[in-house]
Amino acid sequence: MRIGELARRTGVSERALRYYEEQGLLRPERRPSGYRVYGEADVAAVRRIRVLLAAGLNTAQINQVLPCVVVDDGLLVPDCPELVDELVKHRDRIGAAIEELAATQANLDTIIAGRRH
DNA sequence: CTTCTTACA
DNA sequence: TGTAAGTA
Repeated sequence: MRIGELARRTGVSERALRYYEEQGLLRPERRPSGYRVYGEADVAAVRRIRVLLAAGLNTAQINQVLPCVVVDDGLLVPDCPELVDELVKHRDRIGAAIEELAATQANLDTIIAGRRH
């Protein structure tokens, strides 16, 4: 199938699909016309990419994770031990970011509480 | 009509 | 990311 059909079937824009390829997430074949040709497997791949993107991973991280993940009953399951390691690190980074934002919010609260009525 | 690349908001 | 432009 060509990019238009993949876009319709996944709900992902053609723009994003080309971007995923640029990031090495997808490797569609090329027809002599230059048109990209995707396989049935790419439909599933795009869905996996979306799930990982929603989990906050960037394309570089997804590149490492994608080959080590499998779909089971619509649930994404880690398949390699080193992957779980990466995910835990990512989770910790998110935790750190949350703490920093909380601190920033506390500072804002202090300023707001001090306003004149 | 569909896709492609490049470039800009 | 969306979109416009000029093609194939």
